Amino acid sequence: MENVAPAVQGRRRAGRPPQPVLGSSRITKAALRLIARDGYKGLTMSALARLLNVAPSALYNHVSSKQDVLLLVEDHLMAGVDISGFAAGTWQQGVRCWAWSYRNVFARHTPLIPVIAVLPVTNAPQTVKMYEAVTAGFQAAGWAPERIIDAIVALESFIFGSAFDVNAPAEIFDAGELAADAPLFTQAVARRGAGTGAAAGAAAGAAERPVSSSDAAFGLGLEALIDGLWAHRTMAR
Amino acid sequence: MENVAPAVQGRRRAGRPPQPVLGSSRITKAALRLIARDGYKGLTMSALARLLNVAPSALYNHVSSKQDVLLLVEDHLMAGVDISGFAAGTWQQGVRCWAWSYRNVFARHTPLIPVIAVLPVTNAPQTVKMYEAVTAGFQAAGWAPERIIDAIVALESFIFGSAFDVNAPAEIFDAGELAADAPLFTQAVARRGAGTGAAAGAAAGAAERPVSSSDAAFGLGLEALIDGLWAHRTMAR
DNA sequence: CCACTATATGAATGCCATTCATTTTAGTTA
DNA sequence: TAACTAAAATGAATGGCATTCATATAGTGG
Repeated sequence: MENVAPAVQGRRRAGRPPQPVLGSSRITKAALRLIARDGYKGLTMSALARLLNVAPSALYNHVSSKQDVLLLVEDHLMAGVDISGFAAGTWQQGVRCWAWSYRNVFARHTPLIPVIAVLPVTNAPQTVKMYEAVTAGFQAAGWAPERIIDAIVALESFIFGSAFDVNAPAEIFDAGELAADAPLFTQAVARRGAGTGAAAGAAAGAAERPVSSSDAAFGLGLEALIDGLWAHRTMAR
Repeated sequence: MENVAPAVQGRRRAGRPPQPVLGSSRITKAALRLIARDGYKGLTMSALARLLNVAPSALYNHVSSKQDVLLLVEDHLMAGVDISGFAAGTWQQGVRCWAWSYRNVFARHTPLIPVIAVLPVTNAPQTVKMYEAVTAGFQAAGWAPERIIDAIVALESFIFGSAFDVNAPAEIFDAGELAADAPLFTQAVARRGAGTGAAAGAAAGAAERPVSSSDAAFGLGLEALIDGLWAHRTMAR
């Protein structure tokens, strides 16, 4: 028979290959490369298969749906969230460090947020690891155990919402023809960030001048949340 | 010729109809009915056309894309956000009332959030009207004009993130087999909300016992944000 | 009255996730 | 070692999706 040896870069024969071609790790990395190159609209099962030099249907031996792929990506990204501040400094510094890095990571991956926010953390080891470190930081700071999760959820909600805001265009608050009906709002938009000085923390928790509107809003809200939550850390509900 | 009069409920002939069949308002209402019945996965251009007794392509004479339909829906919903608290009470009461209703409205419409958070408010009159009322409330309370928008964006980010949380299943923090690796986190999840009493505001701003975990987290975060932001209302950045 | 524009139909297009029958190979067990 | 089972690939469907285009008809402004 012909076709005894496969062509160098040619099509694979059908059937289980001698060496494994796919696997969760390879799928995750390919998905990340695809997202980096083409964004989330470019992340299709066909494109993923093409990049892995595989038929689309082969992916379904390793993931049960595209949602599964998103889960893999999400958990991989969680490892990039900085939890080191909880061990190193005060609770406030730990939260600042964690929240800025968390937002910055997912600002480039907002399509994952509707998935993360609603899917159980089961089988997401990096995610669980992150929550464990954050919980430890809260406990060490003397938080009442029954309020820790609520506080984390509140911070996370703010972080997720803020990640969307990073991708908003500069003119998002341009009322256009409706400006005449909203004079106060239009004026406030025009004067946004006119002041100087620095109260908002930057990426590593240092006090720097925010470089963008979304940074300013995030810094303001985060400092407000840190102060406000701290005041409630032991009060009864 | 036959077919002089159209059948009672039969197919319309091709060509412009004597009376207008579609229009932004009718499309918006049909979309809302569809969402209420089948959720956002049921909101397809085909289903919309079917409900309106029209061919799918006819919709494109009134909207330029499905995103346009989502915009129409979004702006319609904004009218349901309660801004009356800003005129009636203190700034704190106004924000509470607004934030709870805003979250409650969009908790049932989370697929809109990625759209809202990123699309300009131009041609969204209800949305602009809402922002105008909120801005007025901030100004009346003595906020520095250059910080108002940042504060609103911070609150809105928290609201959007919290809207997702409403739809999270109860077992979202169940670590499953990973529980052994995250003892502190697992314990905190188990003890979540074990306390009693009430500090969190409920829907209308009254101090009631939160009925769900997401209500508790939202109440805690909102009160923290209100306190923390108020402290920063005039400080220089 | 005539050209133009608005608005409908219906048929196509191309992309997408997913499924299924089939094939080949890797382990596991007798 | 032979036989059986499970894993993992191919390639050809399937059905749904948003969107486009050619065509037909009706109101409107010159």
